[in-house]
Amino acid sequence: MGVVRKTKSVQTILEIFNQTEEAISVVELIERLKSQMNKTTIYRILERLEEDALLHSFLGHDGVKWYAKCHECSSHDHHDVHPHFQCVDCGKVDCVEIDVTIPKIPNRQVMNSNVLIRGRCEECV
Amino acid sequence: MGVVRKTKSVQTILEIFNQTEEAISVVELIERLKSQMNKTTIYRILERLEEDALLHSFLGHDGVKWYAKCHECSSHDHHDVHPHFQCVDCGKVDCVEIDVTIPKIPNRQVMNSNVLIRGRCEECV
DNA sequence: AACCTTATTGCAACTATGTTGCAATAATAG
DNA sequence: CTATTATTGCAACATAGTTGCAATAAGGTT
Ligand SMILES: [Mn+2]
Ligand SMILES: [Mn+2]
Ligand SMILES: [Zn+2]
Ligand SMILES: [Zn+2]
Repeated sequence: MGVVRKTKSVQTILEIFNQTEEAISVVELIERLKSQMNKTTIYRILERLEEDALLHSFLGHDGVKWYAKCHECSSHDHHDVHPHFQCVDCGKVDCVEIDVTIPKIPNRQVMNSNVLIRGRCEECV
Repeated sequence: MGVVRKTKSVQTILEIFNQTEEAISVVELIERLKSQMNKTTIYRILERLEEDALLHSFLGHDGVKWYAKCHECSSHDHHDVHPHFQCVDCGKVDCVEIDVTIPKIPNRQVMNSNVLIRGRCEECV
């Protein structure tokens, strides 16, 4: 159903994502907000913000969930499908707006793809 | 250290991977072998077989670990870096030997990338 | 074949991420 | 201000994966 009521918790989380271009892992968010709200609340708010296409999510290399701001999405056109880049040195993750084209695969119908790139970010290079 | 002793358990797991070209999730393997060996043993054998470059691993869309046979790898040249394809209908996962080129990203040093493709497999198309 | 060394295994307990049910709380419409 | 119900906190649960340690068994040596 998405976010209906602009509660204090929703605002707090939205502000955090508006203050950075980086992706934030749920683990990091729980740690950062543990004195202010319950982890269940965090999971649920993130879910609702993704439904509203204000955030999008993906899995990092260790399988934990990350979220980042959406830019060109609306709730009925929610296709923030771009690669994500994780720095092996500082751990920072961000969205990269490059086009990775998946070639046709014989006899198979490609629907979408997740690309997770590892390397060194601008600050760690 | 890799596999040193060819135990019954190691042989069982190797046979399973040699009977198919498909990837197998650890979850599936634990289920299939639960009457024959402990899950800890399974995790540890898979780890050692990966060290030996007989298997390689990656994460599926839900974050669980999958393993598949290596083809052109040796323990000091273990770069089974190809995309993996997960069928949204039957759940089957396999290695696809296509080249997905990651374009250069300004100011960033790309080291490697994981590509997970979703779609319908030959049997489900 | 019996023996020794130590890699491997099973088990139980633990960690971590994520989910669920339900009662209490608080946004907001009227 | 009041009523409705979306949202929250909490505790309990689910599942994937890890760890320490004692028991077992490969496989080399005598
Ligand atoms: Mn993104
Ligand atoms: Mn593969
Ligand atoms: Zn960095
Ligand atoms: Zn299929």
